[in-house]
Amino acid sequence: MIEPMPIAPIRVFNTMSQSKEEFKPLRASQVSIYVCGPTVYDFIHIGNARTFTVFDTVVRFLSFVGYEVNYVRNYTDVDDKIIQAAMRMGERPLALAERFIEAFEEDAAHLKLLVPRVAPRVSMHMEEIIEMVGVLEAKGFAYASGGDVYFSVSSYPGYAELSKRELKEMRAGERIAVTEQKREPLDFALWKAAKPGEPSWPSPWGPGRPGWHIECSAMSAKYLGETFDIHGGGGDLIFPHHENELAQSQAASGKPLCNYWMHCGFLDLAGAKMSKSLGNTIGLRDALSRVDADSLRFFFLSTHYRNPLKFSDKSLGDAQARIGYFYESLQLLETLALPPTTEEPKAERPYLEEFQTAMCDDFNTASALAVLSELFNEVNLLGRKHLPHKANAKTWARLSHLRSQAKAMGKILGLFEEEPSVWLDRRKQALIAARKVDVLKIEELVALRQKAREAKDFAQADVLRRELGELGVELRDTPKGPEWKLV
RNA sequence: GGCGCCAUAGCCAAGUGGUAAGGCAGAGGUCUGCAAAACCUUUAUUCCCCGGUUCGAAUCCGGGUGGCGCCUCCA
Repeated sequence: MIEPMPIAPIRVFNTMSQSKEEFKPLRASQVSIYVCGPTVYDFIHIGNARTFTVFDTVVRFLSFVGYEVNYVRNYTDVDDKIIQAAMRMGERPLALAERFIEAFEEDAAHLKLLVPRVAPRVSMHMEEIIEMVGVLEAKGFAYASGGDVYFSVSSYPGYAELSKRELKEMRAGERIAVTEQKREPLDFALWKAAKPGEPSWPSPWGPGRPGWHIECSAMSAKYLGETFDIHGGGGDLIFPHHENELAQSQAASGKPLCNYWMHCGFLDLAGAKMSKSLGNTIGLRDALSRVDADSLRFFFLSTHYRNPLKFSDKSLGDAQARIGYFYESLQLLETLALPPTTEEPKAERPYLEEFQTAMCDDFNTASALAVLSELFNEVNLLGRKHLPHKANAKTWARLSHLRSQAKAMGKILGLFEEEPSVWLDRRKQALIAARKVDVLKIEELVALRQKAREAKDFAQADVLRRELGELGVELRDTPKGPEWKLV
């Protein structure tokens, strides 16, 4: 296999070092990446969706430059919240989890998220989890206590190196649960003794279930090895989840867990982080009923992944308008029926290179999107100005080249998978349905106006257009006749 | 109380030492019967404030001010 040759060294901001580092995978042509997936007790919200879209784009880019990407994203299907939700619903916890896994996979498909190579579930890895807890106990990093097993934080010297906390400054007892079973407040559960009515699995410590963090340690080790390249997740997982995962894994294996920690910024709503506990969430399904996947992805990628992103209807609308412009431009390229060309225009702006350069700099999608905009500007400039007969061979070649570059960028961003006409028509139909407009009436008025125009009765034509305007209809006269759309 | 992030035009948003990308909105123009779309031009002598380092700072350092996050489940 040929080694990947990105246009520039890929630089990744590593949470551990708090700085951008040159990305050097463990193996020359392969990247291993583990992303913490959803806890499946509910539908996901768009904050979750942002994180998954960001890492999806990272995987797409690494694949694009030639890496074989070993992408693992788990499902947490054994968890306190799942048990609580199941009790409320009068459902078996694992059945409830199964339902939400299915819902997630539907949503992920709608959002055009790549399917990870492995999407492991906690419930199917009890053996590995129990084994790892056993290793930690044997090595003296963990202790059993009343059917529970705890990780002893003081036994692990590097604790809090990821989240950069002063252990003594953490307010033990105030915000960290102190229980009878724990030796020290910061110790956390690796294994929890079964309570009546809860799902449990047999173990050397009695029936119980895993603590939250151990699953990721066990499953990443199984599918990616003791050390892998990138570990990703939302920024709220840094503490305690990733800190604990790191301590467990490294204590168990004696090796580094991963070389790069990547964390996605939050999606804010009305000045506050969107979270289930605050109750200020917007569901992914809700968002996807308002705009299509391309628009939502564009919105997510419009700022750098580490920055907070403010949600607003306006931003979402802006994103959709922009995607609409891109698809109209792509449609223009389709209608030009560009002949195949072997001519490679020289000394023209190399958008794809610039795009890749931006992506190489810690996946700077905001900057990359600017390049995409500039590419489409040239598409419209050439495509419309020279349309159609004035175009010479050089222009055709350039347009053809631009189209392939646009498609390549779209592939990296997860955009433009659809035929432009399909996307544009679907948006039109969606607006028609949402506005409950009478299509027949509109088309009748459009036809009447066209007749008036042909009869040079422009006053009447303008009256009709105003009438249409009041219905939210915008007209566009084209060589092929009038077209209309809702605005 | 501890740790960390952020502050760029009316709005969104790139930019970590070399003289302010991109988008939206606005203004003018080309095109058009008039429009729309598209394209062109234009819109921050300046990057929250005050000091400092430097030939040179939005970018580095110190001090303020303001916003947010994590420390409890959270992507």
